[in-house]
Amino acid sequence: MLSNPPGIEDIYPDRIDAWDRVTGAARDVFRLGNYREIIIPIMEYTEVFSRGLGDETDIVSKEMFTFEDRGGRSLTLRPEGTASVVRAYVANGEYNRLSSAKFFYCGPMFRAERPQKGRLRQFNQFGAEFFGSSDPYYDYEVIAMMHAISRRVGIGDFTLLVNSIGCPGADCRGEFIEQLKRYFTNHREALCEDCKRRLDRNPLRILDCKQEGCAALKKGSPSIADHLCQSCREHYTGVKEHLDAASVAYTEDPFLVRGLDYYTRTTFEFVTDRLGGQNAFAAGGRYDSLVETFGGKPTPAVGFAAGIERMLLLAGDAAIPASRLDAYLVHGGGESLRQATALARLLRESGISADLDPQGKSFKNQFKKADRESARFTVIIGGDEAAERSCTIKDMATGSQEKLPADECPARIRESLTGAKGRHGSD
RNA sequence: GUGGAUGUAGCUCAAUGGCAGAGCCCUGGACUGUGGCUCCAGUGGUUGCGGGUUCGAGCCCCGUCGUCCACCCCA
Repeated sequence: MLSNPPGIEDIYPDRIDAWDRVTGAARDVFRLGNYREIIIPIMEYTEVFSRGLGDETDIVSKEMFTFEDRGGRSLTLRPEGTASVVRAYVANGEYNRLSSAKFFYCGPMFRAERPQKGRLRQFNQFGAEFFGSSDPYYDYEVIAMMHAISRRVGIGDFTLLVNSIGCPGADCRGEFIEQLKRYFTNHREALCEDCKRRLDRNPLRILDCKQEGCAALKKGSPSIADHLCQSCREHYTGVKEHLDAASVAYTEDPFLVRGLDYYTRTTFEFVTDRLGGQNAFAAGGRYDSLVETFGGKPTPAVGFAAGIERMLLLAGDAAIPASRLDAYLVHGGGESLRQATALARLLRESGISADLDPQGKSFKNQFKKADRESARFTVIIGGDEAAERSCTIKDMATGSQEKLPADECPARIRESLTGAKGRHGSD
């Protein structure tokens, strides 16, 4: 028997209701915020990610599915969405000539990691990106959207971490990184091997290290909060004021630096302790220079992405719909099957979901199937009904039956369906 | 990439080195044109795969593949 590659899974119909609840909540919230969907490719030239995310990041250096096309060009299955959205934004004059643009996306991402709880090789994300303003309002807006989506799907016990990592300017992160380097160089021997390497290439990432020795050193290290330039400090304050005004609770975490190189100023994460070794189910931040990196004109931007499978692990179980099929047709074979088939077509054309089993053996057998499919009604066309072109509608919840002419069936079911809407699952 | 667990029926799991089992599911019957509840019966297995030890292996040993969990990293 053939199996799936590790960390790549099928999503069976049983999970789709919960799945749609998460993606549906995201789509609703995005629509309310005037964000519009963009469908970006599943693979890109490798350069899009290496240049966009940074060569030294773990994702680019060891977690991408990369291969050559037949012409020898290097392609990569997207490990995240932002780089592609930015590339698409820059490529399209219709959009990047606007003073601002709002996008959201939803789909699978790929990372060559070892699978575990909440971590897959093919996993799904939705995310939103805003282009065109450095106003802290937009940092707040994307955070507030993710906050609202979490609430809608029933995730309540999360913590929102926020931080500002400043801008690359000499009087801001530049100076801070110099001080960080000096501090950690003095304590070089206590650092883990990875962090010794980070010291030269990306000292900021040391703050993100969870090794005991490195984590202990963080306490005495210089804090980014003390080194923000005036405009970055004002920006950060602005973001927090917006969050306060909207009563979005957050915790400041001066060590939140994120794993991708493109972030500037605001970074944030939605974290929980219910995901095993993982803790974030959504994260994002501002990336004011990424559009330029892709050859566009300087355009500040901010966005986030959320892991759908992770949210599914966290979301409370919603009530299962009382019925998912409107009508199941029970027939007695021969002419009554022919009439049932015709009635099923009629029902479907009227927007009523209908199913039947042409091989249906006994009535008992067919009723069992109706029950298993959670049918709201069964429609019986046996020998008696077939002879007089009628049908018997049975309400599966109450057990009551009603016989009527077959052509009145769709209207009758439609009527009960809308009338009974509020009663679904009441007993 | 590193480490630890684990793999038996469709599912959840039993079985001291000695006849491969239970519950649920599924199929049928009690109820011949009426589901759920109950009762009865039945189907279902190369014990992941390949070697080895043994009179005898689901169990012990070696290898391999898969899965889970953790490190790491991240959504």
